[in-house]
Amino acid sequence: MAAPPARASAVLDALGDATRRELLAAVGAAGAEGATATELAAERSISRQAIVKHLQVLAAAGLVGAAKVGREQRYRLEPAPLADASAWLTSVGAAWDRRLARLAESTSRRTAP
Amino acid sequence: MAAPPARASAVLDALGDATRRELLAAVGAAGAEGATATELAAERSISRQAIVKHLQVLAAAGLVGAAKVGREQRYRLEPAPLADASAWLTSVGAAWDRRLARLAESTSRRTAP
DNA sequence: CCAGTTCGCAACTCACGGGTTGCAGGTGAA
DNA sequence: TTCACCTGCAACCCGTGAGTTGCGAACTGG
Repeated sequence: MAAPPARASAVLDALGDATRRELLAAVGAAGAEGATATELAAERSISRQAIVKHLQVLAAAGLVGAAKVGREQRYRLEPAPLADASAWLTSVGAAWDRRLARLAESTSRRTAP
Repeated sequence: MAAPPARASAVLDALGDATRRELLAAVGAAGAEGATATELAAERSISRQAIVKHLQVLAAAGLVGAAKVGREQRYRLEPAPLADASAWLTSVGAAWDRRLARLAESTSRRTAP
């Protein structure tokens, strides 16, 4: 469990950037219809190309999917990988809690100071 | 909910690096006694100073705590902020699911629950 | 006291990723 | 058809952060 699984790793790498986090939330807020890069760029102060790059990173991590509608490329949220990353986070915390419990038990019969 | 809360943001920024993820897991695996930077560096192929920097980043995010024991500086896992990040991840997925549910309801009114 | 660790600070290098700009190619609508 | 719009590709700039190295200070044990 030392190293997170590949899927979770990719998600955490992708979400390591603040712009990407906000972008992911925006795509999610766009609902099932999704959002285009130009739409997202209009509401922000960065160029469309920068948004496209971020969306490609999110897509590589499996967090967004792209579909061509007419001449538009609409991105929609793909929430499944989020669960993997979340699971790893909680697993680290859970392992810690388990260790604490074992420690408490072992020290209970040997009072130190 | 568009922007993740500051605490979760800091955690995700810190965990955006693979070395830091592995380091966090190692510190967690060290248990309540914690681990020193030199110990962690001995098992890895990077310098002690690099490890120290990573631990400082993790500490800034509240993910590890430092305590001086003799002349050693031992780092231990601080699992609380992990929950914040995990909560944000699941909240994004949950918001998506809610939107899907509302969409399904509005498109087909006669669907049984 | 002296030697051996171990830590912390600071300066430095360097690759990488976020961002921009320019341009060509399709595609929908008038 | 023609025009306007949206997209994709490529080249480029530049800041930042990951990593190294060197050194002085502080603590520990013989």
